[in-house]
Amino acid sequence: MADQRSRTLDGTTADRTGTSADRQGQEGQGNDRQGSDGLRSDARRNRERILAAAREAFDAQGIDAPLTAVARRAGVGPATLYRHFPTRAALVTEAFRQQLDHCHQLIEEAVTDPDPWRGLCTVVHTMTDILAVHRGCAAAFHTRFPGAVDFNAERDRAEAQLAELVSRCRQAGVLRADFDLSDLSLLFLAQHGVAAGPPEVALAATRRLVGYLLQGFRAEGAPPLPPPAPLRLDQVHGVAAPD
Amino acid sequence: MADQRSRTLDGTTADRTGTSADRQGQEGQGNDRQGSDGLRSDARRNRERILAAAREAFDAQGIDAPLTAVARRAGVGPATLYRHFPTRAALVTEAFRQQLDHCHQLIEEAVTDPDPWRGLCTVVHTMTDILAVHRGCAAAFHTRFPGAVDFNAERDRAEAQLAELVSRCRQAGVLRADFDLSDLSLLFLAQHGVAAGPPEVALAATRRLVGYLLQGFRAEGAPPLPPPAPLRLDQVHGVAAPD
DNA sequence: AGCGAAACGGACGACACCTTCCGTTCTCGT
DNA sequence: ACGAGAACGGAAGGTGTCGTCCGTTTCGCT
Repeated sequence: MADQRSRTLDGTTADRTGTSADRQGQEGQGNDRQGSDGLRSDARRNRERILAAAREAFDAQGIDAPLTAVARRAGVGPATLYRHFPTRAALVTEAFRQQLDHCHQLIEEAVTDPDPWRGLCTVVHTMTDILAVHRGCAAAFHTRFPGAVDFNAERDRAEAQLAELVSRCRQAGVLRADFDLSDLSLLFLAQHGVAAGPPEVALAATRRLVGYLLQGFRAEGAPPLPPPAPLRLDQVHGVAAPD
Repeated sequence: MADQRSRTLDGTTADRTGTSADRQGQEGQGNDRQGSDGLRSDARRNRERILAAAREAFDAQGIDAPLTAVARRAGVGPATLYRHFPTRAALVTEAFRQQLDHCHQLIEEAVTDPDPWRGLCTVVHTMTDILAVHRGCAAAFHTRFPGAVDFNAERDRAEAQLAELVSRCRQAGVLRADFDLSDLSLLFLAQHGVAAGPPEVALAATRRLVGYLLQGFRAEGAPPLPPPAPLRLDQVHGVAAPD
């Protein structure tokens, strides 16, 4: 990547509206005049306000909430919002990066759990609880943005780790033989369908549904019924892609 | 097997275009000169064209497809569409009345099945298949329109019949003891979440999910895990109600 | 054929949201 | 304190959908 100085604003994202990786890293070279992230104090304050407002608005009104409303809620003008986040995808991604990072961390931990089934259950329960309560986060989770390469990369990584976890579960014999990795995606999508109501309802519905499904995934009773052919993962991706 | 009663329904439903069919208050003059539905031939033709176009558009673009697009697809002007269907709800309701009637008929038959479990499975499988393929129909199914009294009444009736069926299943001991009627709604909502993709994918995902869930509903293995408290039905209704 | 009324559809105003322009305000290093 | 320029936000242009008005066309009865 070329030099990413916040030089030309029309170049927009040049001032790193994106990645989370560099916190106190290497950007001190050229100008450390302002904060460690190279933003002026008022800019940084507005950025946080916008993100908080976006979380509220997206959770309340869905991921399609008008950006004007987000800006108003944040107490900034529309232009400021667009300056920080040139696209809706950028805003959504950043707004829920914390929760999504949390999810990824969960997966990271679960994959090292000596009891793979416990690890899997923990991941699923925790993640679905989060998704149930934060509608916007759920939308971000289920939406695959064409441009956001790093975001998608994280997703793929998480998926690979889940695959590893599932594989270990199957080896341990706790998952039914015909379980497929895509069944996990199925679970998350199903949860999404069940979580359309107000948060409390969404949470209750989610927990009951997940209870049924995790039960169904177990080898234990592994009774007759074989569900039809599993989906391919790429079929289940990006089902709610914008545009 | 099913007699073809549903065929007669699409003809009988054309009595009223909607709740506010009174334009000029010129009723009561008893002019039944035109067809039995009181519509002129071109009006009836356009009405059918609009309904067909609506089904296509709603299935393809979702229930929020612009009405202008529906009108264009039908080859009529926007005014004609609004004249026949004053609100979006009226159009959606009429467009999918046939499929919804089919669903109701299915339930009607299943409730008399001597084997209640088979009846329940048939209903669930058939309905979810329909909902998977017809996105607009699914939206109509999951949306509770404030004004459409008759439509909601049918829904309630179907629900009561399903309750009866479930009750018989539980008495027969084929449903786990802690099964709740709302779990059926849960299933339909979950299916909705899984069916966002293209039809083939939606169908495959639906069938697999329903396989898992019906399996989970059975008393047979009825293994340890008790899902959390069930939802109240009214909580699960109208989750996607339009403004 | 002719007439009255029903039905049609192009066009229009209203509205919400998106996105950018540009003059103004504020920050930060000197 | 001061100046350069980064950042701000009001306002305006653009787009798409809604819902309706009104002159024109088509139907069906006599």
